[in-house]
Amino acid sequence: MPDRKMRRPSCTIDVVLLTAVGSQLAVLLCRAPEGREKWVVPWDAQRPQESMEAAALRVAKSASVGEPAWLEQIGAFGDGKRHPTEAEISVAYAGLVPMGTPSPIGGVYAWFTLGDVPQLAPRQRQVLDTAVSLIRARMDQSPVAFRLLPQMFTLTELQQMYELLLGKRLHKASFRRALQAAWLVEPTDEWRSEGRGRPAQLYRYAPRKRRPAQRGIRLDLLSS
Amino acid sequence: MPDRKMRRPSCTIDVVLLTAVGSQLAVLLCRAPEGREKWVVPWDAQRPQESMEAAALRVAKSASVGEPAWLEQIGAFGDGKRHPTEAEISVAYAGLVPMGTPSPIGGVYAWFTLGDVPQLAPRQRQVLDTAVSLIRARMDQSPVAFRLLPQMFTLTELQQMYELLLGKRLHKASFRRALQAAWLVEPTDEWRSEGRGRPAQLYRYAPRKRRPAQRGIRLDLLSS
DNA sequence: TGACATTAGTCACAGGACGTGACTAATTCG
DNA sequence: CGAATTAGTCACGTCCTGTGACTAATGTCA
Repeated sequence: MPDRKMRRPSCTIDVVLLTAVGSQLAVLLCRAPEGREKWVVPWDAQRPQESMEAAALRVAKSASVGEPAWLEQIGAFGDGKRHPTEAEISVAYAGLVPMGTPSPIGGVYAWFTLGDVPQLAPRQRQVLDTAVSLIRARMDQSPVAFRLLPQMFTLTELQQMYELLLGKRLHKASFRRALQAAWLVEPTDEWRSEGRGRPAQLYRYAPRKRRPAQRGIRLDLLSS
Repeated sequence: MPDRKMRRPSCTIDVVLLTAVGSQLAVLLCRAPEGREKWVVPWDAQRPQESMEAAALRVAKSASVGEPAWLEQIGAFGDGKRHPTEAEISVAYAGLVPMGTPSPIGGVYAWFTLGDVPQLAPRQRQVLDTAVSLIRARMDQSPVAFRLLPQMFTLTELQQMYELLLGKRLHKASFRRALQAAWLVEPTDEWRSEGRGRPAQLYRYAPRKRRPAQRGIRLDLLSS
């Protein structure tokens, strides 16, 4: 998507699109036109009269995966690490796409699981790492897990998504108890049979108002 | 601090410095040179060869309150809301200063409690609001409260700082129990008598390693 | 000087939340 | 039909949290 005919941009918009592939997070990269096997985070220059958010949405859509289910700015990057076009600063966005969204055709874009990401420019590597950290941190404040799932899902799928994001296994009973207390999902009438075993009921994301309880002080969560 | 002789900057660095005044948060504003009673968030253009972080630190120091105890980027702003110099985008930073730090002399800078902030340019108002939200959100992940206190403090002062940031009252016993479990402070040999009543022991911030326990799923903290 | 107000600091109990293992239910496969 | 597999629930013990009441140490004032 980079348009080389424009004047050297003062500021580029980088968009890190994440999804879930199997039991891992994956990022959408774009094949760089020059290098034969070089990949970059999708980006473009901000256009006149265009807000940064609109530019990020445009970059995300141009990857032809539809609108991202979530999009948030993660900050401005500009120290040392060079951007491909040597723009002074990059404003980066993180976006989430439901799992199962097909990889765009044409071979220009491809999903890479986080363990298999090819070498990137230093600044783009930093942007990617920040995006992943942000998603993991947002989990407690925003229904991030649901943005990575299709509209209807089984509770086991939801639990696996949380395990993926948290990086640890959860106990089934604990997870469901907490889910019930949070009033985040409601059951549908549909069931899905996944080969062998009892069929699972499908749920949808349907948050309800709840008392602003928020008990607990939990200073022990402090990390540093 | 804005230097008008430079070329129109493509990107400005805005710094929101916060402290505690009484039982409220306060922000440091700078008197605008033109308007008689207009105030702005301290800012300056990024200089060549200077990282954004360095520029933010320079702006903070130039307010002559010493180094901030904490400084973090809160994002890039540029939609609609005009910056005073009409720069296309502003990269904003939030900083914390220990309470009791004197207001810089000269009348150029002044502390405003959050309820008394004068009218600001829309974008600067947005930056300020975002900074305050960020500080409140960071509380659970970073020892923000200690950055607002002097090096030595009583546990009642620490509790009041948490109450200020959380916006709600805490029970003394609960707060101290959680504090003990978190291994964040250690007592000193000094005591302080605050007029009437039993003297309070002084503590200092001294975090210790603790097991990465982090029990609990707590989906109920989701806000939306 | 002695009672009282004021602030610091601790204790213990009740109720709720969490980790855990074991249980029942419904389906496929042989 | 029985074994294997996955979904879903229950109950118990342990730990955490909210809460009120308690002791401790100082200043104030009659």
